[in-house]
Amino acid sequence: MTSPPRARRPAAVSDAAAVSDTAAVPDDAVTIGAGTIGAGVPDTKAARTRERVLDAAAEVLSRKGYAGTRLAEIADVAGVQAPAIYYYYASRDELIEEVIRRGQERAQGHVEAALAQLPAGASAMTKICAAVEAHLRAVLQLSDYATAAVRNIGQMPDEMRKRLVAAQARYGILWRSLFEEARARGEIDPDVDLHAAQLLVIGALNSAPEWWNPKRVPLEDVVTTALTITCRGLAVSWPLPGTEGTT
Amino acid sequence: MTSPPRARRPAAVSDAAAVSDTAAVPDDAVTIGAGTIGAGVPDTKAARTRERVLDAAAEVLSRKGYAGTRLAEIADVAGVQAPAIYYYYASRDELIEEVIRRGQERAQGHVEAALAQLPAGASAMTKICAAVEAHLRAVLQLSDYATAAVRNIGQMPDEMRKRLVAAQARYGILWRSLFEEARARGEIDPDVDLHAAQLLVIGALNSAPEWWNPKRVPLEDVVTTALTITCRGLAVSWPLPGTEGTT
DNA sequence: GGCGCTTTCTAATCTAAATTAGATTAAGCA
DNA sequence: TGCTTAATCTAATTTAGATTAGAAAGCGCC
Repeated sequence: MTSPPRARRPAAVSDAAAVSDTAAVPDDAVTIGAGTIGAGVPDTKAARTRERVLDAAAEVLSRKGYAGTRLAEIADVAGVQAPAIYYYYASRDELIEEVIRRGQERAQGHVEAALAQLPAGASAMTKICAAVEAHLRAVLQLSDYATAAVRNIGQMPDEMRKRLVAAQARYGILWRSLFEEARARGEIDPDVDLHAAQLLVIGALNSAPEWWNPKRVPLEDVVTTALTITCRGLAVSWPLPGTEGTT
Repeated sequence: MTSPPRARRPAAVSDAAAVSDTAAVPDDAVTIGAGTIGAGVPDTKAARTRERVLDAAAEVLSRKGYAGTRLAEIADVAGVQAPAIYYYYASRDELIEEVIRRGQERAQGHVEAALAQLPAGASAMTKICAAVEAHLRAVLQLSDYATAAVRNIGQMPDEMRKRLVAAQARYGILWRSLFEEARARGEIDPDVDLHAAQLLVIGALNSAPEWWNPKRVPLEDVVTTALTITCRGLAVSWPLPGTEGTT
């Protein structure tokens, strides 16, 4: 498919980053808002335009979904004509894939940074709480990239999804290890299935961008609520309800 | 554009049902699996084909998402040529909208039925548990309709979404009233924001179809896990046996 | 004060998919 | 058995949107 991708295309700054999975976005590159120029990216006009297109794509993608995303709309948001996009990206899919990949990297980087700040002896449940909070803040605050990632895996062409899911494996493993550590230390209720619990929790967090409205519930309240529910829900210290109503 | 929608189109059986919101799907119509012919639908060949097309649409929609859904694929799954769909539905969007509407109705009907079976004096938290279980079972077992509904609101054309969200209002109110009752009775932790909690819980449940794999975690384990986490996560503590209704 | 590179534009082209037209087959029924 | 309506098909038509071609505009540099 990838015949020499157009002589005129400039060395795409993040072709490398898009493939490498060792180079997580450095902490200082994780910021709130729109254009985050990663470390090492030359700040030329072209690089900025490229970034602007990427930001626009993230915005549209998070709003319209994979198949509903139009290049024309992206171009419009970026303040450019549609064909200009091809100067930076070989195809619509390449652009979209980079957005999602970056979203994943950012969320993961944010969570890892939060975990790294915990004191050495933190309990497993404390770590889970920190991860929950960081992930939630990532999808709610960290620009549209994380949202785009979260809302669109699952509706993309198989090939692309496969690659993206593979790229995300490390993040899944991170979460799993948190849960396994908690279970090993007896901090998680024996009735909960670890895998189901992990995905339910992440699912709850990922749903937040769909409904959260800062005017209705302040961010901090959402965070508190999520922390309260998930961490207490997982923990072992409360008795289960009787069999009432649960058949 | 909606000039008389084609003389030849037969009286679409559920044109009425698709609009009425009083006529919730009757309990006996809520079944597991594919084609559920609602009460009062004549069982003619045409009605069956129409239903088959609807089922196919639900299946494709739940898998590919709104914009990724192709009439050709629906037709293929239904064992029919694409244009035949227009004999039953005026447009792609009309078909899709009916799928989602039915999905909403089914989930809601399922939850309401579960609540109706609870003993009169059930605690508010017991009701929430019942609703959680019923909703989860609906999205995991109740054919593709509920899944299609859950996964696609949020990516459809604005007009359509508006209508569907409006149609769903009653369901939202049902949940809210459950949460409000629990709070009024002091059964919910004062730290949790009611609105955020409600949507986090529903978000967690709605995420299940994205990842659940019956081979990996049995359905019953998912249900148990969800119940454990959500109900204990919300509760301030569990009412002791026998204290229900003594508020 | 023109030259070549970079960046972006306008104006096609190409393609997939919804929708329509009209023909064709199946089914009840006089 | 022929006639009318129902149900479905095949073969256009249309449209939206990605992609390509190739021209122009900006810009550093001699």
